[in-house]
Amino acid sequence: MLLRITLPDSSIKEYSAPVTPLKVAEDISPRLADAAIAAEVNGKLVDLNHEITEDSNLVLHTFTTETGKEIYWHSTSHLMAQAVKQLYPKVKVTIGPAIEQGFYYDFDRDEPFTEEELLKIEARMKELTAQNLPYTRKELSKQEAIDMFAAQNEDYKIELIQAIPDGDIISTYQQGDFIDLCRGPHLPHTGKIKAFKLLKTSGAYWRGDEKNKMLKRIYGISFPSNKELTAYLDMLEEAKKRDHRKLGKDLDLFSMDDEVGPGLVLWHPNGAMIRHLIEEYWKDMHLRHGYKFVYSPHVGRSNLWHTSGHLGFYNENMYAPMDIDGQEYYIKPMNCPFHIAIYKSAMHSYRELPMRLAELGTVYRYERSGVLHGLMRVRGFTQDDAHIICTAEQLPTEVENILTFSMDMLRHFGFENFQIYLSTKPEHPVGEDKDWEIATETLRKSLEKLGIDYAVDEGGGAFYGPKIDIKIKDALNRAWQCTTIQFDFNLPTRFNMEYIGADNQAHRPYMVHRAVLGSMERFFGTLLEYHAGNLPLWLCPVQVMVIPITDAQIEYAKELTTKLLAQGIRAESDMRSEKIGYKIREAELKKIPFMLIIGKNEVENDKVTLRRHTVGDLGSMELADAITKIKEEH
RNA sequence: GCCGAUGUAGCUCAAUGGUAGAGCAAUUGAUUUGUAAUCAAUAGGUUGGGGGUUCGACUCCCUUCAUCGGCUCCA
Repeated sequence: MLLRITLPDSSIKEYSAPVTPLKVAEDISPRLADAAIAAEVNGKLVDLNHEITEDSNLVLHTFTTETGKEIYWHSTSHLMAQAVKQLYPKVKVTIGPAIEQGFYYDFDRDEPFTEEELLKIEARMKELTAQNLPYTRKELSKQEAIDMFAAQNEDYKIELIQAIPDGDIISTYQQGDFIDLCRGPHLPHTGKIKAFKLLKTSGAYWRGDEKNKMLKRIYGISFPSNKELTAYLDMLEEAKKRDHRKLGKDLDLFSMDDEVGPGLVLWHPNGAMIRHLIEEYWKDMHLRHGYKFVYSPHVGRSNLWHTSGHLGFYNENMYAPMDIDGQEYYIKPMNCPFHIAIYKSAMHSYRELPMRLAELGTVYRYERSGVLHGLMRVRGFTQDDAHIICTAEQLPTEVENILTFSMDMLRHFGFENFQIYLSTKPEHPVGEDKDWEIATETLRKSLEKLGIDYAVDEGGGAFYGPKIDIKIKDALNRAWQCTTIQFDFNLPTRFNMEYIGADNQAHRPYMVHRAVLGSMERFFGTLLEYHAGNLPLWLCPVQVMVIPITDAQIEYAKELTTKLLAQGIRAESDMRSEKIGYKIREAELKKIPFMLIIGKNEVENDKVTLRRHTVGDLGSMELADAITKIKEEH
């Protein structure tokens, strides 16, 4: 029987049935067959030795595709589990998926895995790859699967199998003496895994639930060549250099102090200057987009938090109350109740809506000690918060405006790659289904109208409303949520918010929480990492360092500095009696964008020599030309 | 909070049970320099805190705090 197979390049070839993707790959080229990892037949992922028995579309995956990587890493995780089982037979295996970068496997074992043990496991893995053990698939019934893993005493696997709906195909993959429950597909054999490294260990709860037992997790990464592995490890090293915590120290931007307390940020003059510039831009943009600024206190009486409901659903993130004149006050974890109180201080007509109340509001939240992370997750932080109160008709325009406004602002800071999520109704929502539908559709339509790529996080919304989040990645590719646009069906009701409509009746407004940057702290952290500390000129605390070569040019340097300052350029001069090379080195290390080098020649000819950070000497020129060049970068 | 690692001078790091060191930074002096580190001197420490073992602890043990990597949650 003849089959027609459509190949990735859309050409069609005929084969006699059955044929495997591997044979097709070999037919195309030996190199492709060597690189191939798995195949997609009519849209379904299969092993390379899967038998094709009907006319099919075939896509071959190599390590270069996302799917290829996932399969490669997943096979490596099975390999690691095999090595662990051989070395430590009493350890129970649980789950071991591929993740965004690499893979992990969780084991039930009391002792932690030490670094020496990781090396031992790696060595065993190496031996197993040399044996070219094929990964073989076997399908079996639920009971057969349970019996098999019961015989091996792998209770976690049994728990997993029991959760699989009856009638679903249950498959296992076996390489050598190791068998694992797995949907597949997998590499043809272990010899395909050429280069790997076990990176770190950690604890992880069974099924991510802290009520469950804590397992021991091993993370690793693998590649089809040593070259790629080395490149990856180098990349990790490189990423460390742009860690915002390191940059914060090197550039003297911020610190945290044991005595002050964990998760509480001290902004040094340089960092504070950058923050000031961010805030200045932020305020300007908000005024241009019809926001009104408000200020609110840092504490509020317990009644407020009872009304808002925070004492119920947000209690574990709030700090203990303080007693003032026999009344309980709480430090604020959110700004919303205050903004609502401002709204409620008067009656409002539909003519006043939409009302956009904005504040750089500092909040304090209890975060568990283990989760604090530099500036990215702290206990005291300033949100660039705003609440938009509007009618149903105004919703689409408001949401679109927030989206374009947010992305414009993020782009102004140099960000270009965002991950955008639409999170929909969770399991126990408050509010009317109708409102959820309107709000979710509004969000979805806005995204689509603006042609924004997004992913849907089904059921990932807050209990009080659906939301859109924009995440930005840090140096290590970890995504951090910055922008968030959240509907709220809870607080307007709890606070009984109203406006008087054209019909002279009271109506409940819609309320949207939104933060563009998220928090000053987190945004600052991602900004630093994104630019590796080389901030855009408009954000640099010192834009120009004037460097006299000898003491003889000090007067001229002072003059130049004054002239630059008068032009609105942030300039300083380095008048220490150090050699020019030293002063340049220091300015370069501080990542100051421009240097004006002043020597005897410059003074005599009334010129300056300009140097650009990371670029080098730009030559001698009139001060006016230098200023033009500097301003061009703005 | 849980699992693990780490904590020595302002910073980066030495010192594996026997007198806590180096480089940079700081201070003082000399030097007046042409595009990424001039030289010298001085000062700087309850080795995160507390407790224990020991003749003797940075080193070993307990405890506590903090940081780092994860788990969970979120700006």
